[in-house]
Amino acid sequence: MGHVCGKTYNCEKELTLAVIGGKWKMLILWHLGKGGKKRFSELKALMPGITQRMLVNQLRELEQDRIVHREVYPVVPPKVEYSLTEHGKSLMPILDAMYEWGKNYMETVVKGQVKINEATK
Amino acid sequence: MGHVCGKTYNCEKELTLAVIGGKWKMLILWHLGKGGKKRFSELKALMPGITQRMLVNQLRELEQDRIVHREVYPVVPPKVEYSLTEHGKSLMPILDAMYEWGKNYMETVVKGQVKINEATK
DNA sequence: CCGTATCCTTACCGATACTG
DNA sequence: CAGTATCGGTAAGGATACGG
Repeated sequence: MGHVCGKTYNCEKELTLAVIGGKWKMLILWHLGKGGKKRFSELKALMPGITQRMLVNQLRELEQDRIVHREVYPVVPPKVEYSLTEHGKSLMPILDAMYEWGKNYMETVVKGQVKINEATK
Repeated sequence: MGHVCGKTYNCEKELTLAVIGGKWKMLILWHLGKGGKKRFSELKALMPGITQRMLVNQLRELEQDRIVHREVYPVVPPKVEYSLTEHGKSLMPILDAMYEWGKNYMETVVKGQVKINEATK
C-alpha cells in the first residue's frame, strides 16, 4: 500500500495523521466529502495554487490508503472521477472537529497573525 | 508567536494541523493530557527514541502556540514542569477521535502492514 | 483531459557533543 | 536537570516541460 504502510508508529493517532497529513489532503477530502465526487479538473479548479503534479501525487496516496476511490471512464478525452470510500467518509467528523477548533483558535489566540486563503477554503 | 503565525492557510483545519502536526507533538499532548503535568525528564522517559533536541524543540513550539504551559522553578538543580493550557486541553477530543479512527483503520485496512511501538504509546 | 518525467530547493528531523 | 550548538541526511514539496 501507500506511504502509510511498512512503517512503525508511536500511537494509532499518528497513523491517522499519516493518512491526512499531506500538504493538500485535508482540502481534497473536504471537497469530496462536502461536494461529492469530482473530476480531476474540477478538483484542480477548486484548489488554485496546487500543481498538477501535487494533485496527482496526493490523490494516489489517498487511493493507496483506501481513502479515495478512483473511477476511470474509458472515453476520449479521458474522464476520471474521485470520491470518498467509506473509510474516507468516516474521517469527516475529525475534519469537522479540526475545522471548528482551528476557527476558534484563530478567533481567540492567533487573530490577525494568520491568514486564510478564502479562494480555496 | 511560533511556527503557526505569519503564514497563510487554505482552511482553518490546516491551522489545527499546523499546531499538532509535529513529529512528536501528539504524543507529548497525549501524555500531558492523560497524565497531567510532567517534568522535562519525565516526558523524555515516557518517549524513548526522542532526542533532547527534538523534545525541547517541540515543547517550545507548543508553548509559543499557547498549547503548553512551561513552569520554571528557580531551584538547583533546575526543575521545569510542562502542562496543557486550556487551549491544549480543548485539543484532547480531536486526539481521542484520531486515536479511535487510527485503531479501527489499523484493524480493518492496514492490519499487519504497520507496527505500533507499544513502549511509547 | 489527465496525467509523467526531471530537476531543484528547503524544511524537518536525527546524531552528537557541550553547558549553566 | 534541563537545556544549546553544530552538522548533516532525507523526504516533502514546487517549477516546468512533455505525452497518450
